[in-house]
Amino acid sequence: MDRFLSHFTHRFDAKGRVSIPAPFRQLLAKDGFEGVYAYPSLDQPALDCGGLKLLAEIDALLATMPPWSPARDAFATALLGTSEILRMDAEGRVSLDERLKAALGLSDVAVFVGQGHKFQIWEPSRFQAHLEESRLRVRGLRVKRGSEATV
Amino acid sequence: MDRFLSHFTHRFDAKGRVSIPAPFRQLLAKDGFEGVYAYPSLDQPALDCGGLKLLAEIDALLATMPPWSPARDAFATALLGTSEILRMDAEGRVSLDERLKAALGLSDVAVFVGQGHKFQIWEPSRFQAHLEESRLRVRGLRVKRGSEATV
DNA sequence: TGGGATAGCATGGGACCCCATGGGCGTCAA
DNA sequence: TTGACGCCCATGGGGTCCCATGCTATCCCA
Repeated sequence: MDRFLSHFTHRFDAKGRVSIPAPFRQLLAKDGFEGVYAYPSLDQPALDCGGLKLLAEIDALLATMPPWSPARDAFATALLGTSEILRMDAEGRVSLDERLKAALGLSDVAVFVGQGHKFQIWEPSRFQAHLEESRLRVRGLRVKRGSEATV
Repeated sequence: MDRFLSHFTHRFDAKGRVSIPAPFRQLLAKDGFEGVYAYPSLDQPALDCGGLKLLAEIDALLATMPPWSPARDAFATALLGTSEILRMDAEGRVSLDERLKAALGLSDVAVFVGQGHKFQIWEPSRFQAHLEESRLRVRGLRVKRGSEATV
């Protein structure tokens, strides 16, 4: 398996550490760097995470935009400028900044959500709300696509 | 046989495991991964299940959408984020989360329903109700098509 | 045609391992 | 000195693997 799938709920310990889900760690290990590349999600109160592969995808995306264009600058700022490198310990845990936790509304539990090429970290109740909204949107889009509604 | 057909009723054991019906297992084995890809059905209290082929269909759908677009995020969240990777043991059983069982209304028995490219897992009485409704809908559609006698 | 052998399959249960989580200790910087 | 952070070891529970049992349907042979 080569993408981030499924979802996991993990708890922060007294030191502010959380375990990255083991399946996700295995994926991250594949592109060989001992950490997590993360930046605040573009339009959600969540943290987008991934490995070197995600970073490469961002590069590819930026490459499709004209240099020095406002769009490219905006994407570069949002996806690269605000990013953080989270270091993992031997047990596969990372610790989040107090500032970052506050921004995401995190307290003692976090949800890890697979999204294929990346995964997200959410505060549980916020994610629940986001999930409802996403399902509604998907239902709507699926109807529009008509007969192609295989899924 | 290359499709999920027919339906089966199996029992959960004390550890929360159920046997995937043997005909379904044979199909899953064809695309060669020892597990089941599953996610909550979008508009039914059921679990949609399949193998790598089902996952590939979802990937293909996602690939048609621009990266970092709200639509793609919604699909990824609803179809990948809510998914579960159910590993099968040597006897072809999977175990369902207690939370997942609750969401589906499952207690000690589950119905496996073939749907061609995928199959579903239902709580028996809920499935019965769904079946009645489907029958009615089909009758209605058939009348509309004007081909009463043939079907 | 009928009865016994047999294989496939659903189900039960024990043992073990992975993994999430907790906590101690040293190091470095404020 | 103190608090934050990185590194190490400990532990307990859930999940996975492995072996066992009973049922049923099919096949084979008399």
